[in-house]
Parts: sequence; C-alpha cells; structure tokens
Amino acid sequence: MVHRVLRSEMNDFELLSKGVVDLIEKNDLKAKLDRSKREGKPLTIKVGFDPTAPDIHLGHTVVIRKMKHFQQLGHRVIFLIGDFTGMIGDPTGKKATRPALTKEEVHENALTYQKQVFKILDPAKTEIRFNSEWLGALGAEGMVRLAAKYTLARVLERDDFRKRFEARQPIAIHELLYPLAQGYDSVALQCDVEMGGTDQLFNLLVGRDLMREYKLEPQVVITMPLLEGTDGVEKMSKSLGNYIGINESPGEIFGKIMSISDELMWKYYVLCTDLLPADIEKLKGGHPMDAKKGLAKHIIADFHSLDAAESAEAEFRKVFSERQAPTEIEEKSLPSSAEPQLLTKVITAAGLAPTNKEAQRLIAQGGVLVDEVKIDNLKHALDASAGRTYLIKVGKRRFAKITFR
RNA sequence: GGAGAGUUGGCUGAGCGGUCAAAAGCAGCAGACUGUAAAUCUGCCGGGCCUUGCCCUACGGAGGUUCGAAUCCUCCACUCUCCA
Repeated sequence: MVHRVLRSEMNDFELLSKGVVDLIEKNDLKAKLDRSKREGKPLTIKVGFDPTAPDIHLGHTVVIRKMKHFQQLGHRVIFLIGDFTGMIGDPTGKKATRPALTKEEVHENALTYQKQVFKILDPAKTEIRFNSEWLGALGAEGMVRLAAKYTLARVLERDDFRKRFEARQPIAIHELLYPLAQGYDSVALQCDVEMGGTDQLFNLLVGRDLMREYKLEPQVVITMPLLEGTDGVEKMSKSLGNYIGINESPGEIFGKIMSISDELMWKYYVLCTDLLPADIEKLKGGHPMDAKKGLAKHIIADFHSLDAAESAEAEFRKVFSERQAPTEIEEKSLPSSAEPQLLTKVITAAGLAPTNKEAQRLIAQGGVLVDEVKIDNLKHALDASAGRTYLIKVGKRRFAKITFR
C-alpha cells in the first residue's frame, strides 16, 4: 500500500534512484529502462549475498528494499548466493581461515535466506542463483584467463586493499581474485544492473569493466548507503553486535530502535521504510520520541504485523516508562535446598549474569531487585525451600521468575 | 635466499626483571538524570571463594635463566619491511 503511494507520485527513474549514493551511469539506466519498456523485456538485476551469514538485518534490507522497487516495476531480480566465493572463505584479520562450508550447509543457509528475504521480496519474481554454477565450471585455467584481464595496480585502486597494503597488513592473493570472481558473475548472468552497499562500489565497477572485456553491454552500478548499527558509528553487522535482525522479536526490535540516537533515526526512516520524503519531513516537527516509536512500529509491521507493533509499544511503555515487570517473564526452576542460597549464586544459576563476579558487581551497584526491593548486600541469601518463588530484576531489562523445586 | 621489525585483555594500544590482573581510549554493564535501551554525568569492567584478603588462569606457542619474567635467552609458528 505504501509502495503504491510511492509509485503514483514518482516516475520509475525517481523511485529507483531514491536514496542511492552512486548511480553509474544515470543515462545508461535511463536508456536501459526505456529500451525495456519499448521491447517489453525486463531488466536483469543482480545482488550478491554471502552464504555464511544468513541472518538478515536492517542493514541488508536497505538494498533488498531497492530490489523490491525493481520488482514492483516488473524487472527480473536475481538473489545471488556467493557459495563459490564463500567456500574459499574470506580470511579477514588474524584469525584462521574460515572453515569452508559444505554444499549441504550452503543450501541450508540458502533456505534460511529465502525465508527471511521473502518478507520483503515477491517470491514469484525472485530468482535465486548460486555462483558456483559458473565459477565452479571455470576451473583453474578459466580462473587464470579471467585473472589475465585485470592488473594488480587496478586492484590496488580499491581503497580497502590500498589501506591494508599501506598499513602493512596482510593481503592474501585470493582476496585479490574476489572482485574478479564477483565481476564474472555479472558476465555470466549478463546483468543490466548490479547493486550493493557503498563498500561494494569497487567490486561492482570491476563487473562493468569485465563485461566490456567480454563484449557485453556494461551493467549499471547502484550503491546504497551503509546503515550504521545501533551504536550509531560502525556499519551494522552481526559480528559487531550492533545489528537489528529482521527475525528478532517485536519487543527486541522496538527496544533496539529506541536505543538509536535521535539523529540516526532519520536515516533509518529514509532507508528502512517506504515513506515519502515529504512525510518524513513532517515528522521532524514533532517530538523525537514519538517519531522514534513510529519508526519502530513501521519496521515491526514490515517483518511481523501491525498488531505486533502495537503491543511491542505498549510493552515498552510498561517496562521502561513505568518501570513495571513485563507481561511475559521467563520462568526458571532451580533445585531447592534446606539451606538458604546466596543471591549471587541464584542470579548466575538463573542465567541473569554470566559469572558470580558479575552478579556481585550488579548487586554492589544497586542493579538488582528481588520482588521489587533493591538488594545491595552481597551476602544476601534467599530462602530456597521448595515452592518459594521470587521475581528477580537485574538491570533495566533482565527479568526472571525463579521457583525453587 | 639474506637482513631487520613485530605478535599484549572483545578491539585499538602503553608497558623500567619485582609495586602488573597489566596505562589509556573504544565497546560493554550498572546507577543517577530523562523524552527512550537518546544525550549527559558517575561507577564497574578475567575468574573463584559467605571476600576487608587469599587462590587460580592470562600478555602468539614450547622450553630456559632468575628468589621473581608480559618484560632477558633459545627454538617454533605467524605477520610486515627492505635487499635479491
């Protein structure tokens, strides 16, 4: 419904270029769109995904949302899973090379991807492909021939490589082959458009060059902004722990959205909702907290439902604004004993703190409430006879109802 | 192949042979405040122990020197630089 509004108020080119960072070349895209309309032939759009991280978060959805826009205009969208490149493994940093994925794992991950990605994309209009299909067939000889089409100097133009090179950090040879392999995907699929985050710009442009080498019409390259994670600084990623996964519970998403800074919220509005730019401007006049709640609800409605969004908001108000216990509290059973048990031990046993030491700190800092009463005595012990139940609150948002049995 | 530099806690990055569970910053956690799990301020930030202290594990790996080693020596692994 929202996208209908978008379409009716923008022409195709405007919709497709909304929010993009790079669009190379504008005129190429216009020409392709015109020709597609004239000949009734949809364009082929490719976006590649890493098979090792099948948890889709909001950062991924920025590009996926753009894929959806292409779909809405009737184009052919290819969700490309980089199983070949994934099998080689990307040895970033000092850690050992990632264990190569087996075929089974790759397919399992692909299914996980599908389940999530179809919350945004239209399954009927999405083609899922694996690049091992053509890269595997290339063989060593083909790979060498492919490598012959590019030079080291050109590869080192890539900012990422140059920085690492200048910082004297290791670069393994096969990493240099990555852009080539990715570019070859475009050759094999004869893409009209390839999209990615701004960090992908170089790889996408290599695709353009390689297509020329193979006498194909070069693809249009579109990059989308990278979405900062909940910390507001680093790009959203699972390994940094600053991500909001689309499979997370409504309550979790709501809280995480509320934790982003006021400034960052507007970027999320542009990139993670289909609201019209004009409507977003209007929101800026209101109270930031209301705008942020609205954002959280939009996002939850996309991946869960409107109802879920409403109840997540109610729950948030209850727990954080009114500081009450949440409606649903995790229940834990612990073995009873005749002797009273130290609160610190109980907290750790209930999984509310990772270690005893941590539990002690939490108590010392006044972060622990038992049955709504603050406990600041490290040696506080609970009557642990069978049947006793306590409501323990640790910090602002960790609750557990524990029962001794 | 030769010469040299380096490897420290989740990350960045200091560390004179004892006063090092290891500076500082970031991240994280807690408290206060508030408009939110925003911002700001304060505190905490390896683990164990009914804990004012004691014990265990930790500075790439394995040995060694020493009363004592993150700090010195040897070997190994890995990374980088320069020369070929």
